[in-house]
Amino acid sequence: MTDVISADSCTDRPPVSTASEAPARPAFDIVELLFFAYRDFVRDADEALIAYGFGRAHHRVLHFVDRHPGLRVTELLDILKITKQSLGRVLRELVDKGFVVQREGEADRRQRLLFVTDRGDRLVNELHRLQTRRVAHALSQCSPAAGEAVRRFLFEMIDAEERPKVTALTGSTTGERS
Amino acid sequence: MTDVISADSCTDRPPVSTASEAPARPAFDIVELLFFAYRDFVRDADEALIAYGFGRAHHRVLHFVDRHPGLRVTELLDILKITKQSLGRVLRELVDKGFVVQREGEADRRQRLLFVTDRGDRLVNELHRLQTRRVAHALSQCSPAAGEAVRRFLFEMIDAEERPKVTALTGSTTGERS
DNA sequence: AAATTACGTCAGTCATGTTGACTTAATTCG
DNA sequence: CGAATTAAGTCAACATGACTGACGTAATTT
Repeated sequence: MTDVISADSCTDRPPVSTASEAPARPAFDIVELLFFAYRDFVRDADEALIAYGFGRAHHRVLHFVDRHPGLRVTELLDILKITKQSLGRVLRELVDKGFVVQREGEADRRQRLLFVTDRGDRLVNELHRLQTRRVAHALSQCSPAAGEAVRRFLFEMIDAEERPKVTALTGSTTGERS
Repeated sequence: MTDVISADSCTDRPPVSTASEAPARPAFDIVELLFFAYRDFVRDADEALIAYGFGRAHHRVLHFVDRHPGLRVTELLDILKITKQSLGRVLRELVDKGFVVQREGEADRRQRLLFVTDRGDRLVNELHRLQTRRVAHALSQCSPAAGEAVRRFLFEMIDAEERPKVTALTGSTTGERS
């Protein structure tokens, strides 16, 4: 609403990067900006989730199950980097309230493949709209090429050994089985 | 250690942005990348903090007090967006263990201005080194102009009404009093 | 047949956040 | 000057989301 003109608050920033290649100084304020950006970024969804009795953890599960239908529990644990017990609680709540369903794997009947229900899909879309709106605004204030730069930067911020997994996840929406 | 060549895992990413201006699709994977990037970004410091019996909350306090010596408690609360009670606990621990000191304000003796001790400075530098290393690596994989794009993007991700405050914080290291 | 895997669950703990109520001391305002 | 406000601290109770450790069960692999 109030983001029509935000030029004055971002043009008067000090020219921090004086040298062309030196990565010592620039990293300093990016660390801080990352904190502020993430702080506000997650708050959008957090507030919307209260109405459903859910928290951030539920959102993350919903998001990844929505984007990767048929996700296995083990895969989800590896994505979220949390313990089985932590996931167990939020997953049970999501299933109990009808936002996620579990189906037995066809090839391997031990697996409980995860899918969002219609209700789950509606919620995840609502949350997603909030977050993409913020990202879209931020991108709109940057150069057209900035989107790719940001994507590349964030990707390289990820642990080296995790990057191939992320590529596999974001690369294929269908979700391959091992 | 293993980040010498990570080219293959980041060049084979799909060209998501086909249109030049449409911000609908690109935002999608940035949301996800932001999660992964932040997940790994904070883990660096989190693991180092265990040895001191501290957590992420202590790190945030240390960071902002270090960068803005003489910070008032009220200002810190507004930066962190947490309650007085939450801050109280971590601040007391930091003071008890000798990482932060509080000095009475000269102009206003109700204020308890915050400063890091030498010990606090050493810890914050250690943590900072971990985080800037990651950021510097990520920047090194991007074009020289990407740093400014990333900074701009992150800044615009912050709530509009918070941006002036962030500008004031990152702009002046000295920390002005009201 | 034994070992491993996928998943679930019980029980206890910890870190970090929250509300609400209240105190103390210092400053500001009428 | 006296009242109201502000800065900071504190007690208590509670919620969330994470953790460890120990087990159980069914299905698959070896």
